[in-house]
Amino acid sequence: MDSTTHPTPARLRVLPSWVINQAAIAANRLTDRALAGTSSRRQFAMLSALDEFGPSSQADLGRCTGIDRSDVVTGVNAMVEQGFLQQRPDPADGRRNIVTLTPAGKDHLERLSALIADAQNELLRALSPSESKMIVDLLNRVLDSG
Amino acid sequence: MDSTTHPTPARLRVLPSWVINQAAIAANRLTDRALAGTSSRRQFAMLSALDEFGPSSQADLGRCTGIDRSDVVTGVNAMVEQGFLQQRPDPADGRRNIVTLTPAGKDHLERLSALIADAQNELLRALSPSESKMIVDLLNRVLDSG
DNA sequence: ACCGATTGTTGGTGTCACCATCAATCTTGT
DNA sequence: ACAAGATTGATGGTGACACCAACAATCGGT
Repeated sequence: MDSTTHPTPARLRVLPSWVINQAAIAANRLTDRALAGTSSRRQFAMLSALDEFGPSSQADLGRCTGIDRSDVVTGVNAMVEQGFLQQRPDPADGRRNIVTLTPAGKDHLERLSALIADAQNELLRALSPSESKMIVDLLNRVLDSG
Repeated sequence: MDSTTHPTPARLRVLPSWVINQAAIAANRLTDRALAGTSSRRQFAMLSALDEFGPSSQADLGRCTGIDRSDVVTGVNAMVEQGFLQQRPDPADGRRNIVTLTPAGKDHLERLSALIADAQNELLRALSPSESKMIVDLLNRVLDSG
């Protein structure tokens, strides 16, 4: 094998799960670098959900973002401490905490959104807009089938 | 928010890096379960490379599979102990170990390949064959651009 | 009132990608 | 030939992540 070239084995290049995983590694590396020093990807997902759906319990927050309840706790605590979220007990259900996005949290979300948008462009710079859309649509169908 | 439904925020469903990552989570979960008790995904990748390219140094093995040198060490050690790989010093370069796939390793690779193939079908059961191919092709272009 | 399910929370597990460092060895530029 | 720099295998470590088990408190249905 030539040390200067690094061809990928055909078995892997043709394997959907491998290709998807490698793409995720690249995507996460780019977004993590874009978000460095601000927030985590998980926190961005939670902010997005609260912005779109309004105040929510932590369990619902976890369900719609695919994040485990226990991991939601960590993220919520951190963002409450940063002033991005407000946490109050649900008067109608003693088990739940209702989590609300604060104005500072909304501002933060928009900041993160801009940083992440740049990362998307870099990630998909080999694809046309319609190809990018196609990838997103196809993968969403994969996700909906699971 | 309705507790019984879990819609994904539009900000996330439209975000390539998020969709790709969620697909990778599903893909890895399926392949890890399929491979449970046999080998890791990393080891499968190394076996694939050795099968296709023949004997190789550990550094080259890592380069063509995208695995860090330090992680290659762990995988190689495990598979040498299992009899799937043979490790000998490179007579032409005192720094290198040359790693070779044994017949038992080749058999093992084919076993793993069958297990992984099943996982692919489950992962992509919502897509037609041509759509599956399209996703793989598009993602490979993304990977080649990085 | 009881039973099962749900909620927030704690703690923990294993994997993964990645980094820094090291001694040994090779390659190069002069 | 020799110094300087790069490469190799290897060790150890880090942080993020996905996931799981358990718990007390609380709710819902019957």
